[in-house]
Amino acid sequence: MSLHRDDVIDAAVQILDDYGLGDLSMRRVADVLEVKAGALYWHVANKQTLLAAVADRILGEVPAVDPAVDPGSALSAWAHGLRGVLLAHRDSADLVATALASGLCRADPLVRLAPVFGGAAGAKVARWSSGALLDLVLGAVAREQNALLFAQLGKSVAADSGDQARAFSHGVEALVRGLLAADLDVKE
Amino acid sequence: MSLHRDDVIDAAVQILDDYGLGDLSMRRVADVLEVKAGALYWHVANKQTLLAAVADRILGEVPAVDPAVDPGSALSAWAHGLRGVLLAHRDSADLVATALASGLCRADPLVRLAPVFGGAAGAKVARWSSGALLDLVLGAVAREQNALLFAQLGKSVAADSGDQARAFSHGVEALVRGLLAADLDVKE
DNA sequence: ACCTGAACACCGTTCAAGT
DNA sequence: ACCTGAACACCGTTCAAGT
Repeated sequence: MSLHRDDVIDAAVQILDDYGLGDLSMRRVADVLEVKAGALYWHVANKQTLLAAVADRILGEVPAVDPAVDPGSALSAWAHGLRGVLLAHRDSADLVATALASGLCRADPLVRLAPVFGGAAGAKVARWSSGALLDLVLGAVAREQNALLFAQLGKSVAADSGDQARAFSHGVEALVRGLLAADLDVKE
Repeated sequence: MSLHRDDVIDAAVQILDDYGLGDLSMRRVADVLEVKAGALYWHVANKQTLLAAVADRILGEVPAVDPAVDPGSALSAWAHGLRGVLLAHRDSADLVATALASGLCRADPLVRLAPVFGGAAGAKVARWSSGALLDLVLGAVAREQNALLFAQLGKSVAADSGDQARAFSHGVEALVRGLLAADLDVKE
């Protein structure tokens, strides 16, 4: 039985979860699959593409926005859901952020998010709002994960995880509130 | 005349500005200084420390918060100021974000920012608010810069820079508004 | 005090050659 | 179709040895 693209992505996710982004090299992925590094390039164009596929895997785990609740709750629940998934995969915030920017991801979180803001302020503003929420979540979780990374290296003290969660909530609630208020301004 | 620590940082900033983070290697820095790579380790502990020093350089260019204006304007002006400085140094948002998380930076943007939120909601909440604003700015500019990076590689289309500025403003105004409103809630 | 030379253990990627 | 072997042009870091 020969290797398939999904096996390569599986192995990459496994290394990411167990050892972090710094150890996620093509050679390490090849080792896990008991194959030589060059073989990977039959299944994957390059490392960048592989990382985008990993990002797609991770983004696929994010719970969809709930259309049954009010916009404020739906957006905040989505943000917390995304944070949860990111925290489950080491260094994933950085990875997802750059993968999304690369344009190589299939997933686009904004298409699910923008409709929640309604068409009141226009589709463009809805995308801006979604983008801001995504930026805040990725930025905040990236900081949490990087701090964790350096804490494990003994370079600094680990922050209290309850405090980090409260700080995250604080920022997300404020942004969601401000974004929805801005939308109301435009509607009038 | 022998090399000094500042010369090493200068060279690093120059490479960052001219060629980006991907080309910022110890060997390239050494080349610019017409010296062998090993020599750098006399002036700098390692690459991580050098990157933190570069981040400090960049953060030093950020205009201080203006205490004369109202909090909302001061915070939004600071955010735009930070964005301007980051955009002037290629890939700097990513670099600054990880450098800050490493705990190796001397600069701490939050100490200047937290007082603007006032003690109304407590010092801890003020730090959370400052952190959220910093996360949003770093996240948003990182996305802009990464998109630019991949656009230059011909992988995707470059976004309109006016639109990016408006999107940034939209997010920042909303967050600032929401954070200040949350502070008021606590004060009552 | 400050730098070179040379090594060590790595990278991503390519590609002829094998099966 | 799928993989190996071997190479190419790189990395960060260390450290004896030079001046």
